[in-house]
Amino acid sequence: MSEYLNQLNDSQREAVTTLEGPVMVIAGPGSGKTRVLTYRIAHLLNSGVAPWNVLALTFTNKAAREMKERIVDIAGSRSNSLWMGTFHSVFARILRRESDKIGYPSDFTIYDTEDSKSVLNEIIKEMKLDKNTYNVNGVRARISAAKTQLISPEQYAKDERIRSRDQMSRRPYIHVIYERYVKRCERAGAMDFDDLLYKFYYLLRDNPEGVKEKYQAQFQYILVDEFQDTNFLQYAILKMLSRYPESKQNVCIVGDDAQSIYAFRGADISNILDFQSEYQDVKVIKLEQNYRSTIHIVNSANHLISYNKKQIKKKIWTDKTEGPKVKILRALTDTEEAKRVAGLIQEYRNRHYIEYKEMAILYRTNAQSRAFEEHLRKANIPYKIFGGLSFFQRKEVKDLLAYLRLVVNENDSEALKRSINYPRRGIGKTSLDKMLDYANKNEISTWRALTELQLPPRTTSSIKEFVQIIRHLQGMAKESNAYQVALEASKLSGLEKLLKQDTSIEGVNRLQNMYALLDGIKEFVEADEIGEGGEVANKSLSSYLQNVALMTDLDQANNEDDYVTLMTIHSAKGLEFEAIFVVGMEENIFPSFMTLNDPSQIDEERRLFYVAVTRSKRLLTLSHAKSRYQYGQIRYNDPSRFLEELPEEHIDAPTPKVKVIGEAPGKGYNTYDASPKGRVSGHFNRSPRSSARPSPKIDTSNFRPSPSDKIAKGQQVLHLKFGKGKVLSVDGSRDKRVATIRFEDVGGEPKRLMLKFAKLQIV
DNA sequence: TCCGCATGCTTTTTT
DNA sequence: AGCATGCGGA
Repeated sequence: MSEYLNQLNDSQREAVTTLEGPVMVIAGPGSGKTRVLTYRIAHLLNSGVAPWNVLALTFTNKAAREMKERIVDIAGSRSNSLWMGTFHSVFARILRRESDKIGYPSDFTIYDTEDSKSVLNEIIKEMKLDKNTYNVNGVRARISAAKTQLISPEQYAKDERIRSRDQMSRRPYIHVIYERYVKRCERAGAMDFDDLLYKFYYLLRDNPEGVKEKYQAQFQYILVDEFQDTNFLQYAILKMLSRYPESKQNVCIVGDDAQSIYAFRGADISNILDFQSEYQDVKVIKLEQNYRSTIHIVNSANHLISYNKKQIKKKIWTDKTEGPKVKILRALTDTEEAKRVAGLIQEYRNRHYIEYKEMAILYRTNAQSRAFEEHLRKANIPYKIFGGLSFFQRKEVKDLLAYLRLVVNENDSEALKRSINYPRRGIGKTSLDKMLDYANKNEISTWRALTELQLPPRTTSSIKEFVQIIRHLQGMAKESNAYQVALEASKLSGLEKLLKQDTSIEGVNRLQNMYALLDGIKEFVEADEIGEGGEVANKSLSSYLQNVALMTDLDQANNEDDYVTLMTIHSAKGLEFEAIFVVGMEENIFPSFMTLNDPSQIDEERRLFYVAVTRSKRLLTLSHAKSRYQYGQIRYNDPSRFLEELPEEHIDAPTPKVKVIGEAPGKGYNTYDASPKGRVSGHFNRSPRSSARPSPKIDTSNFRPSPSDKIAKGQQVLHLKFGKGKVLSVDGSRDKRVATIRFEDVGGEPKRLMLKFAKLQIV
């Protein structure tokens, strides 16, 4: 029964079995975090807790799905009644159920980012504001940030600091836009992603009919995964749900502050840093053993992350001492970088029998994938790029969904705008603008405007036709299932016909995508699942749409095909590979130029690098190019500062070949000198002259490093790579101690070595 | 209404 | 370079 407990180490077991009270699990990379979470939930069930009393929140659907599958394996089908999902999906479900209490229809629409932006554009245009100053993305970000800070439009308008900040960026009218935006969403019966949290918070806070106590009583055990990525609002909800601070709370948060990489979208790292002071008697459990990576990777990661000040103390370690060092690859151009990475991939596969699917190329920005794509294709290496448009964001998919959305919620203004004249039926921009204008003047929904407004006879008859299509489908939705309605919509709307006319490759693809959507709906209808809390899952069109709106990630990954993975570092979080290539290790790229003058953003970039490095089990290659095409021009970037933050003893830096008599000076990357602006110190910028020296002769078999705490000023020491040297000084404290050592055989400045990592033998 | 060209702007991304 | 957006002309 509790066989699973034996599969855990001591701290893991403690995290799994400490069921009562607040628990904070700091889970280093590869430390078995998912295992702990799943076993903990299984353990709760085995300890007699009812599944519907457990709430487990994740950030992605994928994470929730995978965890659920694993729990079902251990604890059986009752796990289906757990409340488990993303913050958004769980709260959307509750909001739907309690919709009458917040004045929303239960079939409310969820606006995705595109919808939100479209609403905002409409407002900005109508207010005749300059769309460059009031750039939609910026405005949306401000509004989203406001909601995340629980600032209503009224508060926003009153808040001096916020207003003066907008004033400074010459956008004094954002508060007006915000107010109108909220009104418009309400009129459309729509919530954006932030609203799912925002409105849920206010539902609890305003507590109509005691809903707050209802859900507090319901969710007796709460778990939150990836807690370092929660924002202020999510934390506020968590505190409210867990009855904080009135009583004892059974909250278990799991995360790693060192892997917090989503501050740019509101994640607040202080949530995890301050958790201990927010809750009382928090049991802190650290999972510090890394089962994933070799010592070279673990120590490199530890070393680089030590450059970040704000951190929860932990010591990640591994017992895997075998393995190659971290490789640094230096290329002249981006093309050469890609070529050589492709070459290494071939070599790993042919000589070391590593499968393609065990290798990944990680980059900072999606745009970097191009060169690699090209060269992988040339080298006949199968690959798959992740990221970019998801299935549900494709135009043809959204087009059909717009009809379905309108069927479920006719007030959905964005769906109406999208579908009314696509396929074309002669309702042009002018007519649409009139409708929107009328709707906004009279504060009614666009749909109502369309039925009330007098327009030229021709337009009127087109509108009538359109209304009839929607009405017909609405009638159908009452008796038929979601699939039947969707199929009918694809025909009646004329979308299928339109797509069939396009016989180009992309056109055929689009049609296939629409069919794939229909298939997906069919699958949804036929699947017989039990939903959260043990309810029989709702198969209506409306519930399908709700699902789909939050279901952006369709995981295309499968285990059958053998291909190299290409993705951004962000999307690699949580994954692991035998071999990792982190490419574009250059200033301006990684760290991104956007972050260069903000130390806290540099810290986030560093955490991102930490995530990248720790994805690797054994092989890690970091590459940079001296020049590359960027924004249509050749740019020269210095090697990333992060490369200098790696411990030398775990690195294989590219040093020019040792000169053989008679051989011409090396060519290609081996002649690459530090660029003129290059930094002075650091292993990879060493001048060719000094690094070309023969390495100091040390008898490695007799080398016995002394304990780092014994190293002191004035000692003569030996280092495997640098040879004999004298300790000039030691500064810093505890595991941050750094020794300054002058090595006899290595010219130039004395070296500064982190004692925690440097292997030195006292002579 | 629609198409085509000019212009401008480039991080990361989940829900 | 590539993409999205916007404006102007047919």
